[in-house]
Amino acid sequence: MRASDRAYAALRDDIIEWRLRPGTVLAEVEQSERLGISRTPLREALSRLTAEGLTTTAGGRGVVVTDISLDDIDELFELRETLEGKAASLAAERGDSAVFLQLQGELLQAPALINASDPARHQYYELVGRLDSAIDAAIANSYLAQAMRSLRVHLVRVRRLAADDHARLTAAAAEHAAIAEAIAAGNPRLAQAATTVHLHRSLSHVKATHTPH
Amino acid sequence: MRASDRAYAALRDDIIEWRLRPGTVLAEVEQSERLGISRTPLREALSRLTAEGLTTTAGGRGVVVTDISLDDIDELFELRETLEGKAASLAAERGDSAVFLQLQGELLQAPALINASDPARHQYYELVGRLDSAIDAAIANSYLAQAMRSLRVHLVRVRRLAADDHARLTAAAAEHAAIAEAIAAGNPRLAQAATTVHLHRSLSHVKATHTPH
DNA sequence: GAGGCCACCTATGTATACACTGATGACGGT
DNA sequence: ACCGTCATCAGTGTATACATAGGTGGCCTC
Repeated sequence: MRASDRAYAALRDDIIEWRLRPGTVLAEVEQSERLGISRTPLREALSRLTAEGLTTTAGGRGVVVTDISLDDIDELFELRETLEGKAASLAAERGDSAVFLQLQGELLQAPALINASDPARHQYYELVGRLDSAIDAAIANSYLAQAMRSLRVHLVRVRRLAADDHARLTAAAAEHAAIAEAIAAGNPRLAQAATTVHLHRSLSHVKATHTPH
Repeated sequence: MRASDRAYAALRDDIIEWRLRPGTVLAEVEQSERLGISRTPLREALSRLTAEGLTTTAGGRGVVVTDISLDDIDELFELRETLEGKAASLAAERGDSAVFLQLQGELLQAPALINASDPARHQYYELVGRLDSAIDAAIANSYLAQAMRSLRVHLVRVRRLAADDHARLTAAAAEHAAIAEAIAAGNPRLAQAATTVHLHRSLSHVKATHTPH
């Protein structure tokens, strides 16, 4: 693996997990020494982060980690509702029913995964990720898929702000199952509506449990 | 201005104007010599182009200019309809009526600009660009605005494929005026519908006059 | 004592040398 | 004659040295 890839992955993780707080300046020499690489691959990593919006160039004085305000979260979910609603609608039109029926079944059993002794809920998030991937594949639109991928980076970052407690995860699993069911049924409007409902509840939960840092 | 910025702008223009055809390999040494800079800033420019989707890394063998097929154009307009429809809707809710009334008036007089002896129709495209900017500002959503900006790069590239003849431009100006009117009237659903109509006609025109290269 | 100017210095922007990987071609063996 | 292997090489990936700009701190002047 290239050094620039490792630097990018490391910095991206540090920002998403809030180990690097908003406003932190990422000086090139400092970070390249910390990661054990030279400035050249680090600069490429910083370029990618800036293109994604996780950092911004502070006018010649290095790049700084961007902040996410409550307003940003509202904007983020506004775009998310637009994109994922359309995606769910298209998936219902173009997707393979069997795939989403299978996912629906697994999502209905997700509470068992959430109860399992896994603090990070890896299995649960992996399952939700598989639903996302299935939708990405079903829509057959690389531009839309790309737009959603670039959004998910920010969403994961926001998710780390909220307390993903047992109750919310169980409810979210049911909402995901409803989306999968609508797609499997080939009902675009229902799929879009189920997505809207899920995202609104998700947003409400984030804003309710948001802990100012 | 930085050398990497100049290289980015030059390459971006060359790709958008189809001077660099799809499939062209952009070797680092070759391009850096052509543009009179060293490899380091050129690499940054190539990274940006790849992030935008104008080029792709061909597995360690340099970056190549991406192609745009007819399927791509369909996907592009599918996403465009989603984003710009939402944007027009939000602009109708949040925008300043006076701004869009003014733009509507100018757009209704656009045929005069199109008739003017300006082969590139600079004034006309500048006016349409002002409408885009006004919508961007009105939606008050930086993430949505960013998503639309990244789309417009590809759209300009597609536009160069179509023959933007006098008749089509005149009709497009009227469609744009209708969008501005709906936004000024504060009617979100009408603004979205007008956008949908405009984009479908635009897509039909592109596909009808598309000249395989 | 306060404000402005100058110098130094730190950090980014650029160039270039070196390393390494992947491909291509030729040559030899079967 | 064809296939496999090895060597060469072209081109990217990385490191580092140099240029330059912007900022900060100190000093001088009013």
